[in-house]
Amino acid sequence: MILKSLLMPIDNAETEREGVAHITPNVLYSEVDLARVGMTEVAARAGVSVTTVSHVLSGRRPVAESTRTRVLQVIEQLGYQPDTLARGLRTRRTMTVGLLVPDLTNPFYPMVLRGLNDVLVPAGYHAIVCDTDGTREQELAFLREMATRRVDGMVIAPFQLTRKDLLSHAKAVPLVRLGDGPLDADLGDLVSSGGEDGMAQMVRYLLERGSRRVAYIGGPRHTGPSDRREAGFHRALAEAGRVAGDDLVIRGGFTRDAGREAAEVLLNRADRPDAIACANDLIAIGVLDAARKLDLSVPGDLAVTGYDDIDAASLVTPALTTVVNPAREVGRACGEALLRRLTADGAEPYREVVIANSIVRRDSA
Amino acid sequence: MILKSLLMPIDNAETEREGVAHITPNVLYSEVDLARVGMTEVAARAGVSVTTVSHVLSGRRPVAESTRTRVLQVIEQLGYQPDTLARGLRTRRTMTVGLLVPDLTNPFYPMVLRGLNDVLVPAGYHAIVCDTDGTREQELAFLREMATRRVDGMVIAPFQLTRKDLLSHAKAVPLVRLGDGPLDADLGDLVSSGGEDGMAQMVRYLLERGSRRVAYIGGPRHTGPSDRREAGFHRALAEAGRVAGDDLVIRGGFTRDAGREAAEVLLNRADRPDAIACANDLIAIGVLDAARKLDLSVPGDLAVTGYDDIDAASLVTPALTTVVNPAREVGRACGEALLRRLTADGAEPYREVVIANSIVRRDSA
DNA sequence: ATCTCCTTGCAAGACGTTTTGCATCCTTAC
DNA sequence: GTAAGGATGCAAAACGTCTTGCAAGGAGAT
Repeated sequence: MILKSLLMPIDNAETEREGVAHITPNVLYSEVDLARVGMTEVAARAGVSVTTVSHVLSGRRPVAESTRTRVLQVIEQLGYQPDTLARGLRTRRTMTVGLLVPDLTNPFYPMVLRGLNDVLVPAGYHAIVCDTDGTREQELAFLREMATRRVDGMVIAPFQLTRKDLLSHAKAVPLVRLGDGPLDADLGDLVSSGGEDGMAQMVRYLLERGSRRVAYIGGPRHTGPSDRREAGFHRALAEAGRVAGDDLVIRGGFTRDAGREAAEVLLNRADRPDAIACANDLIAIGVLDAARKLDLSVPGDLAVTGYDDIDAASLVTPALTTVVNPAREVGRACGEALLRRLTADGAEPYREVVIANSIVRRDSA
Repeated sequence: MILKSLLMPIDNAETEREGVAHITPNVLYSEVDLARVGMTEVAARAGVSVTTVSHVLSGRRPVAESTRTRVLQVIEQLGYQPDTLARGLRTRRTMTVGLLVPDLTNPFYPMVLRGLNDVLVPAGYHAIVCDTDGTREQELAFLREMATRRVDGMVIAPFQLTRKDLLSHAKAVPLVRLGDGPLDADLGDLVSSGGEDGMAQMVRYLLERGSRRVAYIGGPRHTGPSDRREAGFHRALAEAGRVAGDDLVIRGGFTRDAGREAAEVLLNRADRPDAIACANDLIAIGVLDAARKLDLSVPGDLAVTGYDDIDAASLVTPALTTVVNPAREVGRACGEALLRRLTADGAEPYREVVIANSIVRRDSA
C-alpha cells in the first residue's frame, strides 16, 4: 500500500473554478509592507549610516545606547527584515542545510526531520529536504543542487552513493551520514542506531525463543543500512554456532511489496524457515501479507520481526515485534553533530554517534 | 502511538566514539574542487569577460558558437557552478519555496511534499519544510523566517493563522493554501480535496447503511480543515431531514489520543451513537482503541469512518472505511498552482482547485 | 562605396549586506 | 593643559552574479 501512489497512474480528476481576476485590496498599503525596505532606508530614517545599523543588529561593535534604541525603533516601525541572501553572500553562510532521504513515505524519515528541526531551527538553520527515491541519479542531482545553493551542511541517508561521490562534497561542507553506513572518517560523522547490534539482538531473541531455521530478508547490498543489519544477522547466528546458507537470505527492496515477494519465495519451499528477520518494518508487513495468503499462523508457524518501529508496526495484526529505531532522537543527534561542526572554530574530530536501540516484543514473534 | 515521542521525555542514551582528529586526505586536491571557482576565474581562463560567460549560461544574448563551446569547456573542466545566492540577490528569485505543515508525523503531509517536489524540483525549485506543531507561535515564526529568506512562494496548511496574519505575506509572495480553508481570494489560491463534499458523502453512506445516531469527532474550530468537514457532516444530516444535537459533536485534536478520549465520552453515555464519523484517520484509529476497550464490536455495535486514507487506515483491524484524500495529487496541484504564479507575467486570476475524492469501503463501516 | 543594421563583446553599475580602516569626539590621567 | 586612549560613527570595499549602455566589426542593401 505504501507504494500505491507511486506505481499507479494518478488520474487527474480536478475541478477548477476561476474567480475574479483582481480583488481590490481591502487593507491599506502601508510602509509596513513586507520585505521591501533595506538597511539604507533604515539608516536614513534613523539619521545614521548603514554601518551603524549593521552594528546594532550584529553587536560586533558597541553602539551608543541612544542611537541604538533609535535605530531599533525605526526598524520596528518600518518592519525591516534583513535579507538572508545578501547576508549569506557576504558571510558565506546560508543558514540552510540539506537533508537527503531515500523515501519520505517511510514514516521513519519524517520523524528524523522533526528531530533535526528540533535542534537546527532554534539555531537559525532550516532544512531543504529532498526525496531521492533511492536512485543514484537523483541522489547525485540533489548533491549537486545543494552545492550550488551553498548549503552550510548536509545530513544524508545515502543509498546508492559511493565513497567517491561523497568525497568532494565532504570536503566542501560538513556532512553527517545517517544510518548504518560504513565507518569512514573522510565522509563526515556517522549517526546510527547500531543496526548491527540491533539485528543481532533480535536474532538472538528468535533463537532463544526456539526458532530453528531463521531466514533474513534485507535490502540490496551496499545500500543504506543493508550491510550492517545483515552483518548483525550473521553474527548472531555464528555466535550460536550456526551458519545461514544462501538460501535463507534474500535481498530485495525496502518496501512492503518487496517483502511480500521475498517471503513468498521462502515460504513456498519445502524446508521453509520458522522465523524471518526483516531489515525494516515495511518488509515485515509484506511478509505478514504473504503468510496470511498462505494461511500460515504468525507467530505459530512463522515468527516475523521488523526493524524501526514505525507507527504501523503496532497497528498491524499481529502487532510486529521489532527493533525500536528512535527516529526523532536520531534526527536530533544528526542536528547536534552538524551544529557542532558548523559552530566549531577549528577542525572537529570525527565522531560516530550510536543511539541506543531496543527490542519491543509484540505478537509477531 | 503517534505522539509517543512527543510526549515522553526522550532519554539520551548515546554512545560516542571519537576517532582520529584529522585524516590525511587520500584524494588529490584538484582544480575540480567544489564550489570555490567563480565566473571571473572561468572568464579569465576562457579569455573572455564575465559578461560573456553569463550570456553563455543564460542565453539572454547570442554568443558566437566558437566562444560558446570554449566557455562551456572551461566550465566543465573547472567544475564551475553558479552561486544561487549571488544570482538570487541580483535577480530577486531564490528558487526556494516554503512549505508549512502542522504535523509531519501525520503521513498525509510527507506525501504532499512528494507531490510538491514532483512538479517543483524539475522546475528548479526546492522546498524548505517547517513543522509547526499546529501552534500559532510557530506558524508566525515560520512565516517571518520565510520572509527574511525571500522565498519565491509558499504552500501553507494553516491551522491557527488568521486572515490578517496571512494578508501581508500574500501580498509579498504567491501563496497557496492547502486544505479545506475558507475561500478568500486575497489569501492566494486554494487547493483542497473538497472536504465538505467528502464528509457529506461519507455521512450519507452511513445513513444509507442504516445508522440512526451518527456522531462526529472533529478538530478544534477554525483550524485547518475542521470547519468545512464539519459543515459536510451537518449538510448530509440536514438533507436527510435530521439534525445533530450538540451532544453528538465533539471537537478535540487531530490525533489518535484525542480521538480515543472523545470516543470514550460519547460511548459512555446512555444513548450512545451507533456511528462515528471522524475528521481524520488518526482520530478514527483512536475511536477504534476506545471501542476495543469498551468491548464494542466494530462495525456491529458501532460504525467508524475516517478521512485521508493514510497507510495506517488499511493496516488497523478492522480496516478503516475512509475518504481517500489523494495527498500526492494534492501536493502536485499545489506545486502547479504555485508554478503558475511564479512563471506568470502578469497577475493570474484567483483559482480554487478541488481534487476529486472518493470513499473506500473497508471493514469499519 | 556608403549607410544601416545585426552580431558580438566589454565595462561598469546594481542587488543588500558585512567588514575594515580611519576619523572624530569625549574622557581620564598625568 | 595636554596626551593617551576609549567610545562612536562613517566611507568604501568586498561577496558573485545579472543587466544595461555602448562600441567595434562585419554583412547586406542601395
